[in-house]
Amino acid sequence: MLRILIADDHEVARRGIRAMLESHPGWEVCGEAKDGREAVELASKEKPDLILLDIGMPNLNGLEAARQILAVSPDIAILILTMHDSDQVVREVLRAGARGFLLKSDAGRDLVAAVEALQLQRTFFTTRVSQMVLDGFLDRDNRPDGTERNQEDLDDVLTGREREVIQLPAEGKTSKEVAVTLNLSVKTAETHRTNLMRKLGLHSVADLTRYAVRNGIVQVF
Amino acid sequence: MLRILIADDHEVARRGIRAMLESHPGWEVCGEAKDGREAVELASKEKPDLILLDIGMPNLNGLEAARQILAVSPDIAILILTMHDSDQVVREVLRAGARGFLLKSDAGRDLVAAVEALQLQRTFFTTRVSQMVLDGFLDRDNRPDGTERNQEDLDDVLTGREREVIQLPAEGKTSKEVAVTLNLSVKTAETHRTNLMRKLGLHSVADLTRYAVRNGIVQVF
DNA sequence: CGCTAAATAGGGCCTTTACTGGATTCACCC
DNA sequence: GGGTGAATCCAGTAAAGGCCCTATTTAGCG
Repeated sequence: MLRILIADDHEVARRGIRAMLESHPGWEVCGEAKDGREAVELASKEKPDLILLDIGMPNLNGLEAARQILAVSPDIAILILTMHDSDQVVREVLRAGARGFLLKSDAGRDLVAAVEALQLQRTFFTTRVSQMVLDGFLDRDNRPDGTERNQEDLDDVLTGREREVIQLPAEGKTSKEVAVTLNLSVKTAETHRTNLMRKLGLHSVADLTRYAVRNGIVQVF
Repeated sequence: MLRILIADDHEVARRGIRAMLESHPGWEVCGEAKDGREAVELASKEKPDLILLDIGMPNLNGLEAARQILAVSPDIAILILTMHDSDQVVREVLRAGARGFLLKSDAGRDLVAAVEALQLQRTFFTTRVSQMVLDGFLDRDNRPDGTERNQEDLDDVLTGREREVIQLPAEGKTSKEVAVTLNLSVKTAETHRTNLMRKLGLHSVADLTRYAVRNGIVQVF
């Protein structure tokens, strides 16, 4: 019997998740938490095999909860379930030690598969998490010792110039204007733009703009 | 029997809502929509008594869906279910003609009460929606003289079709894709886009995207 | 009945994007 | 000292965007 703990601040979400999990034989929901602190408490009390953690919770967010839970019980499988999939978030999720990452928009399709994967000691990541970003992260971070990494949040994928360039198209600047701003040839500006878009899996100005807003690179207001 | 339609882009949310509603005698969930466009279609097909509408949905957001549904079927009770409760959003919800407004964080506690209220032809608003905001809104809009409203939330400048179109390029759709989505010729989609951009003083996809984000027309996350 | 707004559709023109290939220089590092 | 990553630049192409027009049909209103 796989014992599962659910942590989400929305009761409707907990109900939906519970319904999906309990229709699967061999799985049992052994508790529900409405914030991270409850999740940490319940985790040490119930010792579940797996915890489904929403990130955006009051009092203690899911990431910090995951870190605390794993510090005490490193064998508990943690599946992060969230609305947001910014690179920042993905990286922090992996760094916190979660074994799975699932977008709520994909949960209907993939929740069962994700839990199954973690049950088999595998990992599971929402398809929308670009494999390139993931590879880049894992290459750098899977050292067996705990070599210290100061925060390189979304900075380790993009080069300095790319981080400098990304903001400008998101502000409405054309590549020509970017070139003028940075004293570059138009072709160089275009190259940086193409490269950063490929790295981040973006395919249009709208994608790029939403990405920049999501990561606080440009202000909307 | 109260027949209810659920519209939310997350399957877990739909499941949770369905579970909570179906445990109530006399209520029946007659359909689920995963975006606003599906909700509009299902509403005219199923003619439910009540529709639960999430705001942040792709293709057609919940507010615009509410307007379209009420234009055809003014007797359907609409309960808006959303994450955020900014004054702006509340105002637009009321203007769209919804009879209820429920924060997702309160849904676990208040969903049943909200549906019951709407069933009795009453309104329901999340407690966190301050009465002041509500009063302010009603004061301003129920003024017999036409004292000007400082900000006309842009519903007044854009036509219905334009409000429908603006979301799609901001989600990364090309005009060709917009045309397919709305069953229009590419030229018509371009015309609507050109017109709304001129009206709003926007000059690029990035401008349009930031505008849409700022006004809650598209979600960043 | 005409007036107007809205939605539909198209022509044309030039710019910009997204993406494909390259290439050179430079600094840093093992 | 050779390798690597970063930054710079270029040629070219198919698609899309931005903007200028005109035009028809439909619906509502005074």
